[in-house]
Amino acid sequence: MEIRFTQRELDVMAVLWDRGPSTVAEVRKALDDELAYTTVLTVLRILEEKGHVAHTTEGRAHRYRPLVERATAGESALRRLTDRLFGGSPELLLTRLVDDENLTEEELRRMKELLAQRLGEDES
Amino acid sequence: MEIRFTQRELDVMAVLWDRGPSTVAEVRKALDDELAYTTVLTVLRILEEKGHVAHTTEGRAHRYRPLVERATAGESALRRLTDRLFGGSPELLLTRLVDDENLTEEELRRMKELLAQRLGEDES
DNA sequence: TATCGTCTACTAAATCATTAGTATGGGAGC
DNA sequence: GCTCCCATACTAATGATTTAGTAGACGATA
Repeated sequence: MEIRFTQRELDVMAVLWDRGPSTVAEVRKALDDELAYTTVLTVLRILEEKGHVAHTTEGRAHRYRPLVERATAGESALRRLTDRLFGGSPELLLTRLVDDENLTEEELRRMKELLAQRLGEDES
Repeated sequence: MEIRFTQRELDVMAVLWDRGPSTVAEVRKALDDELAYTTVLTVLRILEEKGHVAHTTEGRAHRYRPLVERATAGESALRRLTDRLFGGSPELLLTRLVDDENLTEEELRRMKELLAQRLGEDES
C-alpha cells in the first residue's frame, strides 16, 4: 500500500492526526499558515475524494476524520526517505536522528531499550 | 538551511549520491522509471539552476555532481517527517523503523551501540 | 564532405497542486 | 418572513512540476 500526500495535504492530515476529528474551522486554526477558509475546505474535499479522510455531518458543519493511520502513512514515507536520502541505510538515518534532534537522555534511553527488546525477540 | 526537493528531483539526486558524478545517460539508466533523455536533462538543468548540482564538461557531455550533502538534505526531510508523520516523536519514528525494515541483528546491534555512545557522551 | 549518432539548449505542453472567489442554502433572531 | 451569519458546493485562476519535442552543435566515419 503506497500512500503519498502532497505538502499541504500532509499539513492537514497532521492536524487531524494530532487533534482527532475536526471541522474546517478547527483545522484552519491549527495550521501554521494563514489560509482562506475555502482553501482548507478544498484540501479536505480533495483528501476525501482520494479516500484519505471521511466526514460526518455535525449541525451544518462537517467533521473530518482521517481514514489512514498515521503509522501507515509514516511507513511509506519512511521507506522512501531511507531509500532516497540515506542510501537505504536505516543506520545512517538513526545517526542523523540522534545527532540533530535535541533529545533528552530519557528518550535516548527508551530508544535504546526499544532496540534491546527487538534484539531479544530475534535471539531465537 | 531548508532544502527541499520535488519527488523527481529527489529521485535524480539519489542517483547522484549513490553513483557519484554522472552523465545524463547514466542517471537516466539508473532511474526506476523510463524517462526520455531530455526529461532527465531538464531535471538536471533545473537542479543546477537551483544550485543543487553543478557540472563539468567531459568530452561533449556534462558530468553532474551534487552540491548538497545527502546528510544535509536528510536532516531537513527527517525533521519534517518526524513532525508531520510521527507527531514530533523520534521514538515513534524509531519504532516504525525497526518494525518494518527487515534489519539484520548486526544492524540492530550497531544501532543500539550508536545510542549507547550517545548516552555515554551525555553522562557528564 | 555528407551523414549519422550523441549531446545540450531552448521551448512548450500537460498535468497536478495550491489558493481562493462566488453561489447557494439553512438556521437564528428580529 | 427577512436578513445576517456560517457553512458547503462549485468553479476557476495561478503556479509548480513533470514530461518531452525540436533545433542545433560537434565529432566520427564512410
